[in-house]
Amino acid sequence: MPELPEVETVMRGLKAGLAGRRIRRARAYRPDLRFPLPQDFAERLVGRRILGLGRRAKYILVDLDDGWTWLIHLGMSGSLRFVADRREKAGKHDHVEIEAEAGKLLRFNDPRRFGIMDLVPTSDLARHKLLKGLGVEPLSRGFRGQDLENLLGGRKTSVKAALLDQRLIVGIGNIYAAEALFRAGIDPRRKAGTIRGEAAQRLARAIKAVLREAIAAGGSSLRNYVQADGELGYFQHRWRVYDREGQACIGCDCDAMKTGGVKRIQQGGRSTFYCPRRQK
DNA sequence: CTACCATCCTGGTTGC
DNA sequence: TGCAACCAGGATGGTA
Repeated sequence: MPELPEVETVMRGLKAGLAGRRIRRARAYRPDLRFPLPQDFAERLVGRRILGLGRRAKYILVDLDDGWTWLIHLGMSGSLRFVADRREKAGKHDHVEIEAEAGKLLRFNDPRRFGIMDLVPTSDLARHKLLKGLGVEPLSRGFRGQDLENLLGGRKTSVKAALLDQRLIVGIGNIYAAEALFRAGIDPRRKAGTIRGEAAQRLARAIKAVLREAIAAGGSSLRNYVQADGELGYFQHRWRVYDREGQACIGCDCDAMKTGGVKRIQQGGRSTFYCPRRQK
């Protein structure tokens, strides 16, 4: 569910409430999410001070004062929220909770249980099984048109599928892939390896722009995504093609309705939305 | 190595 | 209203 902007937003919310605070209490309501939780998971969190929080790809990294990092992935349906009223009971899909100093009670809710949590020695983070193969951060300076061209070079898969491949570029999911390709005017069905030169530059810039705008909007909220403080993101109101099948694309001057508006196709088992007039 | 597909799980929506 | 089918923001692991 959550893509880079949502994960970044949640991480910032957690940072505001947790950085520098000690974990007083921790509880796991079940032994596993997508994978088994580490042995003695909750016990190992209790008493730790949270030194800082960060993000790598779609993972939230919580650095603890014992040299370990708490790794969190929200999967498709995971959310982390501070509970305003401490009397509120944990629900069916609340799987993990921690209580930090200053009365901050945080719950991890994940109906589909595709989420992941692990404890990793901070010094070994880059070698962790789930992190070691990850590609470039799209908002970093190491990601420009030429870098993108190099990553896509020689690939015969569609550019849409390549954007979702976390081994190449991290953080982009189904929504922002569609939005970035639309802004760059690139047909999602094009072979990745054909995106070169000016097109690669347009696409790299579109990716950065859409991710930055989405972060500024607090991410996109649909279904159960909310920020750590319970607020909704509002970037879903700025989608230009995603989830707009048959409707006009936003902000492109093609007369979309003459051709039936935004098209929806299946790529790799997932929906892709695009404007056939603008995206070549 | 690349590419494609099924799979994990639950809940909301759609269509008969 | 009931019920079945289908769909969903992710990512892995297997197969070809």
